[in-house]
Amino acid sequence: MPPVEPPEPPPATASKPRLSREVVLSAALALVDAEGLDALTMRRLGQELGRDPMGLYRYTANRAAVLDGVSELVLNELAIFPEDPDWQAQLRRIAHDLRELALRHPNVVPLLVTRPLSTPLGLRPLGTLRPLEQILALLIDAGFAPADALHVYRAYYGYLYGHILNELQEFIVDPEENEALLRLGLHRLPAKDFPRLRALAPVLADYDGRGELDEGITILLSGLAERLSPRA
Amino acid sequence: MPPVEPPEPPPATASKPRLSREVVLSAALALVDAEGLDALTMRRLGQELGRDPMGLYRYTANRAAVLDGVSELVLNELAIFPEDPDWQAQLRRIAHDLRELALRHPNVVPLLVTRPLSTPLGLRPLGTLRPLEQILALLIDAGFAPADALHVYRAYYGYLYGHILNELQEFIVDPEENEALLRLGLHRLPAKDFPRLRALAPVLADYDGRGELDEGITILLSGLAERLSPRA
DNA sequence: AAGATCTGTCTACGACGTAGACAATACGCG
DNA sequence: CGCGTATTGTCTACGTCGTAGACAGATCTT
Repeated sequence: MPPVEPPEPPPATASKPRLSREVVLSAALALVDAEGLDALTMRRLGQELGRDPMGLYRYTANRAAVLDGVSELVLNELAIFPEDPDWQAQLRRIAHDLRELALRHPNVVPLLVTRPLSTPLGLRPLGTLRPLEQILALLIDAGFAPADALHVYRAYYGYLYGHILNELQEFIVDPEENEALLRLGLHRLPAKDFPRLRALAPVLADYDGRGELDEGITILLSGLAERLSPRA
Repeated sequence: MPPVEPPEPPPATASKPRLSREVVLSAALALVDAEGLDALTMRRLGQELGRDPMGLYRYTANRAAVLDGVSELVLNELAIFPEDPDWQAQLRRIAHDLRELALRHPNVVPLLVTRPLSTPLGLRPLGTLRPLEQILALLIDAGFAPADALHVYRAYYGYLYGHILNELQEFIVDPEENEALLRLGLHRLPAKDFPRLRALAPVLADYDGRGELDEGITILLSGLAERLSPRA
């Protein structure tokens, strides 16, 4: 009989390089990106790190805090340069960056959108408030009165989030089956009740998200600049 | 010794008027409105109806289907008149109606926003596709080419959803404590990192959601009408 | 080296979604 | 009216979840 194996059967991937909040959160993000929000359970996350699930509680208060941390982590990927004097160009670039960020982490988007709904502004993870603060800085530095800056921000961010949600809703993961699945799905709709939607199948199939966002931003920025201008 | 009580100790509220999909779903909606999404568990819903939780599965496939049903129920409250020749007025009214609907059912909003993200267009509950179809009808009847109608729809609905999310994020339930809580929350923010946000506390406190939505819609509609016009 | 603090592990509990077997009821048809 | 069939309601049970609390090992301070 062979001697008892030392308890080293764990998932092969990585031994134990000391835990930390950052390690936990980025494992969480990786898991969400790879398998979706539902896969992010404390037990699974522990397993992914080769650790006892309870150990995670040394670094995060509870599961909700992990979700907040993931939101924060993702939003930190967004760069904003509040000193840029060309506020319109800056807002346009941020919009495209955020859109791409969302496409890169589609499973995180529900988090970004949903969690603030249940947390009053002042109690949110600071990382998620940074974009707000920086965009306000951008606008105020560009000459907007603070209250106007807030209005511009709201219209801008509102449209931006709306667009991203819209685009992601029509987004289907597997680009191969994209068209097939789409048509298949649409075909299921009763022809009598949804004639226009069904007729639009081909157009739906090629959605130029980037282009539509850009157009929308153009409309919005020029409209906003018309009624609220810097240094007025 | 008194005779054995017939098994009639249940929660006083309503006896047993036969179950149905509609009854189940509206109980679910009531529960969500009253206590939030997390309170909507199969067991709790069964209890609310004075029934065994497993009975619900005769009317809905699983919990996810209940959530879909609730979305559908809420969206059915939205009236759209696709024959209205004044498409801009119609879109504006729908926007305000949807906003009020969202304020009436704030706990359902995450559902409206989130569920389509994980369901391809063609597989969604039909009730949630009705607004899309009807708005397309409205625009096409007004003279837009179908593909243009889709673009208008996307920009419009995107902005609309974005606005609603934005407004709800700043919305705090208890109107009494509203300002206090808000300031309290903001006060927690490090003054060095969030100067503008903190300075805007008073402006944040009175958010005219209706007014901002209306302005945004105006900007968007006029911008859209400029580059895509009906009967072009 | 000794004590204190920090990190990791284990066990256990209550709540959840839901499969599957059964009982009660309602309904169609003679 | 009664009987067989289909529908509706109930119960038990399983596996998974989040996480409280007790404890053990590791690391740091002096």
